Amino acid sequence: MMRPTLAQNYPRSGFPLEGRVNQLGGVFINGRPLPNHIRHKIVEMAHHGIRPCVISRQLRVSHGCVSKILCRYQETGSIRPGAIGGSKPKGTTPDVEKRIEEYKREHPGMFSWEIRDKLLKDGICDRNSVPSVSSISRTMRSKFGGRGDEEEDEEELERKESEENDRRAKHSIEGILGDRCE
DNA sequence: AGCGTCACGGTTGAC
DNA sequence: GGGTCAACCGTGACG
Repeated sequence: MMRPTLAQNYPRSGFPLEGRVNQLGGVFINGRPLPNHIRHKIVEMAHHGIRPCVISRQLRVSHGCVSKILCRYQETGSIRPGAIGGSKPKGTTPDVEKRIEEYKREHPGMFSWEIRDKLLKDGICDRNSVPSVSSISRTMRSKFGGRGDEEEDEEELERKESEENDRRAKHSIEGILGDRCE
């Protein structure tokens, strides 16, 4: 009762995490996003015209955080935290990867260095951003290597993309809550 | 008093 | 399997 059920908010951790207490007396976990219900509450209260400073005090969340979440909600329509962790694809962005897939599909015999050349020629990348030959071949290995179902991969990618866009277009709390429990 | 912004210490996860 | 590193997190402080 002193602490919210943190394990419930962070089911992936598998064990109850220790929360820390901020100046307002609110519980937070350093480095981790605020629980979804708090984020939702912030947006909901703002919707009702409640001022950020009041939200901050009432929910015991720093005003910097309230400001950030509200700001992001206005921009993206989403209350969800950004993707934490992971690293950028080294050398190849998803966009470039897609191009590589296209090239490869059109010309299955194409070499990595040829693809690299074409990326430059087509203006997909400039000399600074173009991935290395080894990076391209790694991408191809991971995309085409061993499995012949790359079209399914792409299909799924596009499906996810359109789902995401759809979700953003709604800009409604209900839409967000709908997929909250993943 | 309220708000925007940023440095900080922290976590995460693809590479 | 473990290390690296760049993304994100919320707090707290400053203007």
